[in-house]
Amino acid sequence: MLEFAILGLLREQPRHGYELRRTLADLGFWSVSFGSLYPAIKRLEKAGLIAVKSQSGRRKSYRVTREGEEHFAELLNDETMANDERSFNLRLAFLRYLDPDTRIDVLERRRAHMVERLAVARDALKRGAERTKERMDRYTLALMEHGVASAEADIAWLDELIETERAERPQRATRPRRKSTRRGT
Amino acid sequence: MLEFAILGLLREQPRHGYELRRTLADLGFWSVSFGSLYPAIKRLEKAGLIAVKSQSGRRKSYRVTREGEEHFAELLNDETMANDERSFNLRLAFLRYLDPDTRIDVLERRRAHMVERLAVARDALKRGAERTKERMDRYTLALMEHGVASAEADIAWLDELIETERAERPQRATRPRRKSTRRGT
DNA sequence: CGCTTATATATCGATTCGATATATCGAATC
DNA sequence: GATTCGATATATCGAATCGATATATAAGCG
Repeated sequence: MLEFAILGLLREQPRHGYELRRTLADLGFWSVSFGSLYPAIKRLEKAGLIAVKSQSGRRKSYRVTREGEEHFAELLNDETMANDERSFNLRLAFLRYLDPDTRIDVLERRRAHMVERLAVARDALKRGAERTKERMDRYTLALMEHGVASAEADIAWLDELIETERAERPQRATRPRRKSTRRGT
Repeated sequence: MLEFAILGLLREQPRHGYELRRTLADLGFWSVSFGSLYPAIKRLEKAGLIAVKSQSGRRKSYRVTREGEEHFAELLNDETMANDERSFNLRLAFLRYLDPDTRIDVLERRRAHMVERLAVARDALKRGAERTKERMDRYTLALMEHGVASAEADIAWLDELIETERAERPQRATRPRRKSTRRGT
């Protein structure tokens, strides 16, 4: 997750550790802790995925190696990667690096995930509403209603993105039923 | 965080570990890993905040002790606790256990946090829009627009909750300008 | 020069995760 | 009633992450 973010940012341009952190925060992701950041940089360097490009004082700027670019490309469309919001947002921020033909796959997978979440949220809300006076208080109820609304908004947003994507790639828009996406492990 | 959730759920009724996990998932929180759950239970038991109420086989039901209830009450309005979405949602789910006079404080703090996030998101979007053709691609732009919209929706939702709360406690609704909230560290 | 603040890298202990191992129970099958 | 099997339940392990803290360097200022 963090390694993916580092690779993606370094792909744009060389940066040093502190700058990676600042950029992630500026882009609206999260303020990664130093206890995560520097060990992650070391891991990547040790694995040969990034390398020091220049150094002034203790300020080391890193760049992505060829192996790093390959690894990054694999992660970008890895179906087994985490499904949380942050992971998806990161992938979206780097989606331009993914093969245009498979960008829709990433969006569709996220959509499917959100549809499932919505179903769970709706179910909980329904069960809760039935026994409101019992143990489900109004705060929990409000929480669940908001969860449903948020999931719906997210799905609508994804639908827009997918539609835009299809409009630019008519060959898939006319025949979106490519269900046989399986391709071994 | 997890310990807070466990205390809150056990306050409602005794449960065993697996049931705690299931309940958290059903309520729409997260599927906590066993590697987090059972060590957390042990910590709480060791600290005397929870205790085994009954056992059938290896299935141990826990209850909250008096010390546990006190600790839970402290956590409920602890200003230094984490500010992420999950932490707030948990507190909201247990807000009924908090002194009605201070419930608004929790909601207001969350609102302030979201307002700040919105400002950051708006700023990033503005800076990004200025140089769209440069390095900000449409995916990143879409991400930021969505971030702004989500934050706005969250704030509107919180405003509703706060208004409802004030309507039920008119003594604070008439004089909401209690700015002197500082009280040492 | 000496003081403060911002920048930058690094490390520590605790918490959480994901994977995996192990135990128990009930229902189905023989 | 013994056995197998899947669901339930507890436990543990290594790795990733966090929050706090330590330390070094550079920049600004009297």
